[in-house]
Amino acid sequence: MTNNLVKTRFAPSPTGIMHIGNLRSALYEYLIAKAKGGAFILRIEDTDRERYVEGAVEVIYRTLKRCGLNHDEGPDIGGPHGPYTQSERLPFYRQYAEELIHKGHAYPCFCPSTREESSVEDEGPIAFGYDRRCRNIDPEKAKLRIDAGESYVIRQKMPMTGETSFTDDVYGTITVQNKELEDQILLKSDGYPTYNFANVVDDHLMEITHIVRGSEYLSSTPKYCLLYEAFGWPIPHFVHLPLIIGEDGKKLSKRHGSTSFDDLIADGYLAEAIVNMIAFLGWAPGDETREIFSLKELEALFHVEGINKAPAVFSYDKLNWMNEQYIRALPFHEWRDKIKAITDKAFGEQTYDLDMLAHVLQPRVTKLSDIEAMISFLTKRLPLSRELFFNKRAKLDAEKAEGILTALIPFLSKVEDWTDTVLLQTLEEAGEQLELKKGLVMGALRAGLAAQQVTPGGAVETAVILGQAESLSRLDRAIQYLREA
RNA sequence: GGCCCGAUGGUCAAGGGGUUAAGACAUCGCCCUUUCACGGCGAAGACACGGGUUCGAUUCCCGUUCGGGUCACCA
Repeated sequence: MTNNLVKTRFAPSPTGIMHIGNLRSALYEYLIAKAKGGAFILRIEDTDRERYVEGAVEVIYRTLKRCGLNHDEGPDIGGPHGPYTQSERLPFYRQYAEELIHKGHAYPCFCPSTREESSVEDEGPIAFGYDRRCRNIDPEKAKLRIDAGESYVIRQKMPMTGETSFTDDVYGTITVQNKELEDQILLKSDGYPTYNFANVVDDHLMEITHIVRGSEYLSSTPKYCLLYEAFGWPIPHFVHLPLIIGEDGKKLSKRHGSTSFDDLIADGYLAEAIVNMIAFLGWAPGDETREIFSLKELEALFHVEGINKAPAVFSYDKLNWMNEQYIRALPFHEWRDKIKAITDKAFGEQTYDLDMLAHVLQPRVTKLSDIEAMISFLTKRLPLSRELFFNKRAKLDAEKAEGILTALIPFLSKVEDWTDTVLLQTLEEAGEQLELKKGLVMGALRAGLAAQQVTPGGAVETAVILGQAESLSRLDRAIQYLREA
């Protein structure tokens, strides 16, 4: 902390999943740094060897990149404080843990990890957690046991009296009684540090000025402060973020639906929409009422004061709306490319008018994943279903619609040139000759189109897509089905 | 259960001692449209409760209730 540059870090553990909550932490960390022209660094916290997941680090890189959260230092690009992967920093942690022992703020502990139960007998000074049995162990004896190869951990020696308080940039000043704090483990018996310890050491060494993380860490922060004090290090800013919860008020989990970035992408959401969405979960710009912002705009807008304290419910409804906003605002060629990727797969050799399809789809799609179902009627030919011959607006019932369609077919089959003008003219003539109102003719047609797609959910709207919008000339495909139906 | 944190419509939220308490999503209605959408306009809907402080509390303080977090050799 040799200067006043803001420096934040995203410190995920490589689990293979980028949870929405993690992503939001990364976003806010990025934003807090960039809003002040600071640096954002990436550090991989892989100190749990049992949880190692192959390829998990790639998920992190890929997600950050896709969201535009580019880091200034990290395992992949290096930096002045590397290495940036904790499993490669083991000597640091041991060195600092031993320094703490020498300073009297930590001690080796030989108690087996399975012995927690015995502390329930409440003989010790505290009635919870570890009973501090090894707290005053003789250093000489300890050294002997360590040299003999006995398994041990290093624990932090918490003060027995007094209180510790710190000021969080979001939650304000928080105070806890020191007797509430457990003598937590700093270095595990396998030589790896615990999260709590590695975090403090690395954040200091990497000169992090603002520790931004979820509020689930709020209650362990006093232990961090004690660690900083024991080392004689300056205490950084703490910025705890409100949790993201599900619609039932419970922690967001699988049963709420998609909760990871990859899930959301697979669901058809745009990365930009996801970023915009989570930016507004627990934060608001203040007097500004607009809600659609690019990452660049957010960088200029973001401020810690706007962060809320209460947990925020993740709303898929709102995400849907945001996604629609982003889809509609997409430059046409970009949108068409997305459609092409999907139709190529769905249609294979079949010909279709890509521009038309993209054009008609753009104002109608909520999620990319909806598209396949929306256009599937183009390749599937399903039998007409009488239930679908119903149109409230045109006062049609199944009986009537079927009659009109049947009457219409001779007219349509004469059409050679499928252009807007010709088609509309044909329908108009047919309407006149059959003495039907225009609305009824179109209504029946629509019902007919709808009948091509009998899959549940959105059948009608999908069928109508090709039949409507500006390019009526492309009705041909659908109407050919009708002619034969 | 102990400790910590929180509470403005169903959801995200602005605001803050005196306001008709913004806006967005969702919902409903109307308009536009040959239909579905898009779009436009509008409606309904909130300061958890009880005590203080104050001329005046949704806003400040205390309590209650409710909600969340945390109590690992996980992060």
